[in-house]
Amino acid sequence: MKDTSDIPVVEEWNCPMPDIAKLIGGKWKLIILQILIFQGTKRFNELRKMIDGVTQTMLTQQLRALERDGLVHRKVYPEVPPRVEYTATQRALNLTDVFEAMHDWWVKDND
Amino acid sequence: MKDTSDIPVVEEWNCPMPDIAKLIGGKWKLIILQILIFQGTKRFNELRKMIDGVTQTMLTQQLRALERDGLVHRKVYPEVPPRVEYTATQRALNLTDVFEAMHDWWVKDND
DNA sequence: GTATATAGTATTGTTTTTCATACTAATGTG
DNA sequence: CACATTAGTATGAAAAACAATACTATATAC
Repeated sequence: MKDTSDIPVVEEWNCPMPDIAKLIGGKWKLIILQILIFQGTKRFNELRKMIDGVTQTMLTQQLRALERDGLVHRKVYPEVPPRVEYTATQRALNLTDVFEAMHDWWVKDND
Repeated sequence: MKDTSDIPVVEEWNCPMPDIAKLIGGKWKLIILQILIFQGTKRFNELRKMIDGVTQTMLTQQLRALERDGLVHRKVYPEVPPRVEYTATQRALNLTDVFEAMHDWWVKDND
């Protein structure tokens, strides 16, 4: 960052993109959210089967991050074997327009 | 089984999210694109000043990736000192709805 | 008693991203 | 000549993301 220290930072608008990227960025979160938003509540292993290539560790980690950020609700049933259900919160459901805009954009020059 | 009838099941599509994430994911691309889309053509150093914390190397790299993916047009003027202008392509301009949806979502529970 | 099922955790290793620093070219200005 | 200017490259190091494997608990079915 030394090589930009001589350049004054223009701070005229508050760009939320870095914050948004923290919430829904990365390799898995968009995929997880899309499933929970458009297909409803899923159990852990259901998600694991639906998401190609994800490891158990990674899925757990991403779900915990989404839960921490209020995008996913986690419900544990005290049973054996364990049952845990994941549901999109209202905040996540509000992302529907974003997903649809992305989809439309993708379709526009890929179909 | 959990009742999920309150969740809007819109439409089931073939998940393009991993591909979309490759194009506009990461720490910098959304920021760069937003500037070029909403504020028009910028020179390299203008972008550098506007994007807080980005290094020269990183900015070059991200711009090259965006160019390769047809989201940014790069115009080099054969002058010394160098002048290079970056412009959002039509494909990038088509992302306007995505950005607006993201912005609206962000505003909804952060303002 | 053995196997199976589920949703994890712990640990270690690899791969990908990101950062810091030094360097370049060719011209105009003092 | 010395120096600033712009948009880069090259290189190595550090940090973050991601992956692979082994391990756990316990009720139920066989």
